[in-house]
Amino acid sequence: MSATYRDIKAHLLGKITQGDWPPGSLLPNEVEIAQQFGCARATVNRAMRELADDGLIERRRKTGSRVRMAPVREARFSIPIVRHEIENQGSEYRYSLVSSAVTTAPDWLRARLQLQNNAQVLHLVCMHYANGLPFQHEDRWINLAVTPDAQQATFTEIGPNEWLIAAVPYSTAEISFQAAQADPALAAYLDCQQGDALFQVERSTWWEGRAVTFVRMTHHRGYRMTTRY
Amino acid sequence: MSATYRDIKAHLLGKITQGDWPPGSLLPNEVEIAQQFGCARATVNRAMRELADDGLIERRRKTGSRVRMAPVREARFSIPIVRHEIENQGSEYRYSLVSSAVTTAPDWLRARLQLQNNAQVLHLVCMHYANGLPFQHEDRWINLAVTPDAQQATFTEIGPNEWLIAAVPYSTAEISFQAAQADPALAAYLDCQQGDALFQVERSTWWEGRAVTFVRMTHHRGYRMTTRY
DNA sequence: CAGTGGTCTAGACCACCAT
DNA sequence: TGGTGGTCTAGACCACTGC
Repeated sequence: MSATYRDIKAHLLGKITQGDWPPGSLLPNEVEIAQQFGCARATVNRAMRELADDGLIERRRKTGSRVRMAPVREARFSIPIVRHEIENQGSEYRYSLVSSAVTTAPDWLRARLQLQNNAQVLHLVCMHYANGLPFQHEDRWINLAVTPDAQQATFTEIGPNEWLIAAVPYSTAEISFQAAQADPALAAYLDCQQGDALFQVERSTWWEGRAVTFVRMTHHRGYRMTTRY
Repeated sequence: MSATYRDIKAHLLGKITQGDWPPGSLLPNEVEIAQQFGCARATVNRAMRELADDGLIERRRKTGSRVRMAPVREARFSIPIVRHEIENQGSEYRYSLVSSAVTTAPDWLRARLQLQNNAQVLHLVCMHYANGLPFQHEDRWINLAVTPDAQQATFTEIGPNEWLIAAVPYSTAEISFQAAQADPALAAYLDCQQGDALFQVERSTWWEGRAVTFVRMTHHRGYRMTTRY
């Protein structure tokens, strides 16, 4: 049996990570590698294409494939549903709706989501608890022009995040992370001192070019978001 | 000319995002789609494999391909070199080495990087400025057992991050994000009030199973990290 | 123009796994 | 045990790009 694309990928990766092929150096072309491994060029192509997707090499027609000078370091974070995040760490999840109101979108939200004047939005405030302790405060705005059904949902049992994932499953989003100081209200919700540093995530979600929702999630004091890459 | 894998991928993606194939539903198998488009099965395979890589569908032998119930939303952050981050926003970059010392690794660092007793490390503190304003405070520890050359480098002109990328280009890392309160020293370096909420990134880097470096980067007040997905 | 990667084909065999 | 995806092949043509 001849080499698989995984064998070839592993071989090339080893040459790169162990410094045999330093940044900027030229790799052999597909035909040469195929001959060396006694396999078809398509097999080598898949291995090299995955290395390019992983950010390790750059490929150009005519000039061949080079090891990237500055490896593209991409960290990938899975964006979990908060209930799953809590349950996966072995804690008991509890959800609570704090307030719910239909209003006209405030100016800052209209600008952020490119909404029309007088756009109607549903404003929700919720809390998520892990083993009875405050875990995340959720401040959410839903564009009723895109998901009018949201006005009928009560959100007393299931959170708006899970409801929206079911209603508008495949959307695009912009997400941002920042640090914020606890104001008196957040301090009370999250059981911390006023002025404490809290980890905040904001997300705007779009579907077919229209804004669906904006949410600001503030986590309990000491929360860390971690990943490997 | 028959369909390309991009055509097919776009077609399938449209069916999913527009709700024609709701979460959990079964997609046609590869042979059916190939007949429908009048192309080879390998072409359909590539389109569907990419949709699976993107987290939109789940593929299993015998049972076929289904739209994922909860789309795997993965946000990807490129981890830039701070100099590039500053230059890309059109600001002038300035770097400054605050302190440099060779010491025995403290206990917390030994535990974190799984170092031996009495491991020697280089401890660096640096500042990065954008247009003369504090941008990022860098507190770095380098394992001299893996990169002894670091002891000869002066780090007065180029920062340790860029030096390490050249010395150990392809490594793996664990990264975490959190909010922290400015202590008196950080407040002075970053020109903010003591107690201000600051966005902090910590990263441990490994090469061939050995710890290379640990770094804690604290950003100026108001810093946000943003991406789309 | 010539060298490289990008993609497609028609076919083949195999690995997995629900029934 | 049969249906599905996973992978490989040998060949072909095309697209891009540096010379």
